[in-house]
Amino acid sequence: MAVAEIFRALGDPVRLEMVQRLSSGAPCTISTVSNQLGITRQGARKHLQVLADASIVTMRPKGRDVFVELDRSSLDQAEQFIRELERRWDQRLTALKSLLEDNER
Amino acid sequence: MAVAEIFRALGDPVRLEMVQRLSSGAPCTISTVSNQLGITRQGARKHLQVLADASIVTMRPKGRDVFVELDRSSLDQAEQFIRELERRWDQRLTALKSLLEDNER
DNA sequence: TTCATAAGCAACCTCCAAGTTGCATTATAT
DNA sequence: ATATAATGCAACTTGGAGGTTGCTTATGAA
Repeated sequence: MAVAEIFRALGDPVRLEMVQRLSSGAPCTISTVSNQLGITRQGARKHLQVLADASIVTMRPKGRDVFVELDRSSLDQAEQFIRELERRWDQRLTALKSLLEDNER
Repeated sequence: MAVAEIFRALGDPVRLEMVQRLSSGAPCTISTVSNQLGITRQGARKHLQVLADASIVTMRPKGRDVFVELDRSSLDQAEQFIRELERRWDQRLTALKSLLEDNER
């Protein structure tokens, strides 16, 4: 289940903070990210790799730097997944409800 | 960040499977869940506790059994969070685009 | 009443993830 | 040309997560 990887990547406070900052701010380098969060560059790098593996983020090297940028597609995927869950759940509830109404007759 | 807990809970293949089954099927007991997934009851119980802590699932004891049921609210919360991320990101991109157009003049 | 079934509690094992430090490498600015 | 800044790679430590087994408790059915 690929979507589990996306949720897993988002399920860490540090990475979620990264994603939030990236959603508002401009694309920035790995060092910038690590400075903002107050953790080691290597630590930040690992987190960013997790996000990249889940396609939540893309990293393009440019000269000496590596620029990190948000990628909408997996966010979309996660959103769609949740909506589908909710759809099924609602469907079940309404089915249950109409069943009860039938029994009242 | 409470939403991180929700994502974390969803970020495990076993738990995601649980949630999917619960979204389609009827509320069922802990033993039923563990049987469906082929893991120990105690193993399943731990996973369900994680889901319950994230308010993705509610567990109500009834006599000898404990019935597990999906709870829409945190799913909603997660969905809203992602939408907000996407909104901000899109906003940034359009702002960037109009900036470029201005420079062309 | 007796037996089987659903669950709780606790201890335990194993492995991975988060984070660090240290060193090597490459590119930029002076 | 040289120093500095950004990164990569590797090894290491540690806490917690996923999963199990064993035993006890309580409820429902025969």
